[in-house]
Amino acid sequence: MAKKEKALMKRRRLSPPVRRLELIEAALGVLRTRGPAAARVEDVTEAAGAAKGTFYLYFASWEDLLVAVRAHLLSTYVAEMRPRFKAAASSGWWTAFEYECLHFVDFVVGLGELHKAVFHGPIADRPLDPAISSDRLIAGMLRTGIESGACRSVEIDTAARLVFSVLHTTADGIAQTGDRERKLDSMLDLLRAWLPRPG
Amino acid sequence: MAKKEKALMKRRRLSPPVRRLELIEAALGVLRTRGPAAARVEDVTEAAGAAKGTFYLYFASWEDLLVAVRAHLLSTYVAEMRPRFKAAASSGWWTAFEYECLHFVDFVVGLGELHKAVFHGPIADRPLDPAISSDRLIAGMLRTGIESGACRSVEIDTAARLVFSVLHTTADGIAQTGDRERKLDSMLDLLRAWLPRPG
Amino acid sequence: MAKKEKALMKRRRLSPPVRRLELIEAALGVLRTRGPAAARVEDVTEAAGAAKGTFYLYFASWEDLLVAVRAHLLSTYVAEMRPRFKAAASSGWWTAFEYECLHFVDFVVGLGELHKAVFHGPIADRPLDPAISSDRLIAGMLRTGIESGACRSVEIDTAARLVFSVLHTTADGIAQTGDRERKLDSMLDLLRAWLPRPG
Amino acid sequence: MAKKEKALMKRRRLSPPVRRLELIEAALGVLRTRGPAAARVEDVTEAAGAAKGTFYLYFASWEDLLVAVRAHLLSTYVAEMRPRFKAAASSGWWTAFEYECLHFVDFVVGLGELHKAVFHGPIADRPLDPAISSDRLIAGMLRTGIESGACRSVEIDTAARLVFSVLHTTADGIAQTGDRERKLDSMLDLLRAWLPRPG
DNA sequence: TATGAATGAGCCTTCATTCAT
DNA sequence: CATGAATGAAGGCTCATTCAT
Repeated sequence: MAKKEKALMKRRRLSPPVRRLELIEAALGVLRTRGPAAARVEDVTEAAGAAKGTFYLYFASWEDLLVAVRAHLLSTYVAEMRPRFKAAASSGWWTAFEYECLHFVDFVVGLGELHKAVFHGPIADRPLDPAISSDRLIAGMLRTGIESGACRSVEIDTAARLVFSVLHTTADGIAQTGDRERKLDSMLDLLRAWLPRPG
Repeated sequence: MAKKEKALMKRRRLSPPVRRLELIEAALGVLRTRGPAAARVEDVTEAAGAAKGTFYLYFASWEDLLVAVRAHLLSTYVAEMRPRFKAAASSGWWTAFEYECLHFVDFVVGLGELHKAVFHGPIADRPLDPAISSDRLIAGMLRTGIESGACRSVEIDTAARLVFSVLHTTADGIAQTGDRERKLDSMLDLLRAWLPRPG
Repeated sequence: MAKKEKALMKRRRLSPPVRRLELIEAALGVLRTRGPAAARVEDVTEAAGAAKGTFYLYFASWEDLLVAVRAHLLSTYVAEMRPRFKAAASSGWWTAFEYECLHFVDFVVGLGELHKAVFHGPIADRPLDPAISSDRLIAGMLRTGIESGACRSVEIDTAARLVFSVLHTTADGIAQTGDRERKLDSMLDLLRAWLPRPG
Repeated sequence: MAKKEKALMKRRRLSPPVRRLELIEAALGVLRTRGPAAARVEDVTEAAGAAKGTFYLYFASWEDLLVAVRAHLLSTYVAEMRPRFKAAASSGWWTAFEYECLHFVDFVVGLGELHKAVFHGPIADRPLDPAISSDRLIAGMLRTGIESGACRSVEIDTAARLVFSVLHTTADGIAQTGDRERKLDSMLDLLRAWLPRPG
């Protein structure tokens, strides 16, 4: 939303949840476009068609916005991933698991600059609602796999972090230098050597 | 070095390499203590017993300092790691490789806050002298292993990045929540399942 | 407005045109008082009873302020000069022209240090809105004179610059060493020998 | 003189007048090249093949250098102009005068950016050795002309300033927008209408 | 006389956050 | 709820000048 358009706009009175969501979605765009280092509060409100002060009616600080953006992003992802995996796993855990891994890599690649804002940056240490934590998600998949006998019996929580890191590194690499196929092959090579129950 | 002490100090004229090193070492301390986000140019010069302007005789910008810190850190590490691995690998590649992995994890854990400043942060994308790049180092070890037949024939560059990421994640986890033994076990479990030549 | 007073002041919310004008007028005072070389952004905002940051809501840089000050000064001058000359010229071009020349000299003398800031200094090369350019004004007067036959047929644009320079030099001289009458006499002597149509 | 060359140079012990002149001449080049606003002490010493501190052995401050540069420039000019005019004036004052005016315009045009540094800028108000003052020079010429009856009897000092200003303005105009012939014509038109004794 | 490392005051500019309307 | 003008702390960087060698 450019400034010219804004100048023509009236004061828009929206219900709080709607306004909040508009700000978050505007932030998604701004963080992608300008990058997390250059993004400013005013960029977000401008993109959302709101006044600068309005920001602070919905978020106590810039970091709080980032937390909300992260939550929005992950909960959206989880909402579609969870039922999809559940359905697929019933007919073959490993296939379903691999599929989700590939899917997650694509998701992270698609985030572009955004992923720095939510996975690194100032909120990297802030606790994440377990319901949408990537680690927990992966841990859940591993647990299913171990219980069904399709996966080796690994230390679930630690392994989940390692899986996450492997997926994440693969995504970063693809985003930086491309060469998607080779990187995915290496990743799958690792996962297949490491996780499936032998035999 | 507090400001009060500074007021009492004479002008210290040092040779450029020495002054530069003092600034880098002061930066190591400051980045650890205040964290990479809060550290400022003046913190570094104060800690180094130098005037603010002196900083800019040696570094064109804050980011340039970070690059120098990174180079200092890695080249120091590499200088001792390379001969050590070379010697150890001759009597058993896998043992030597595992040892270096564990050693590197400890190194990263020891960096504490510093590792954010040099591995993430604004210089994350800046090219690194290949001679001291962690990826290249690991790639070198893998190559030796593959050539000697001790390691599976993996895609070296991609695998090196994955190894690095696994070590790094393990170190981060230990730094955050402790539980060193369990995390190292998981890491080794992964590496042993993935890399050694079967049989 | 001293800092102590400022501390007691409330936040003054003004409409942008008003605040902008207050800043410009504060700048007029500061440039006169401290001189163009020593004047700083903070002097202006302090004199205007505003916070330092407010400056940058209205001017992108110090030079932009100078441009605005120049425009303010000249357009104010032009607004009263133009109708005055028009009226006077109808009953006698040369008398009207001489009067405006004398008037302009007094105006420049009255600027004091200010004239360095707007006529020399870093914005000397910046283009000026032709509607308020001194050269254009003078050229306009000359054109009227030539058309009415009261003035010799000179190269208008070039002559206008020379007239301006003569007025300006006279003003500078008066500002520096006084002796107003003698300098004005010399100036008029030059103009009378040069411009009026002989006979 | 580039830095590389400097690195190869020994400490050069020169007689003070020579070193001083080298600095002044280096300054001439630097002021032309970088412009008076951007020129720095270090640029001058570097161009002169001297160390930064050496500057202050010869000039108390940056402004003092500018004064010295101005004196150098003008005294060089005067040294050749004075005898030339003296010789030419004996056979025809007006022709000699016009010739010197044109010559001076070319001189100022040739100064380029330099003229800002010496005629405007921070030393504009500093007194000038009368022996090399442009105003005095011109006044000298006018006096000769008046005494010989070739020039109208004008107020010498004031008129000299006006002549200087007219020459200077013409030079500035040529430097900025070219069109040399037309501007010189206008200038001569003014001078011829103003100064020669009628008849 | 010469060097060049060191100093530190000074200034601009940004931008998260506040608050009068 | 909304606005957007105002704030001011913060910090990067420059460069004339000094001084230990």
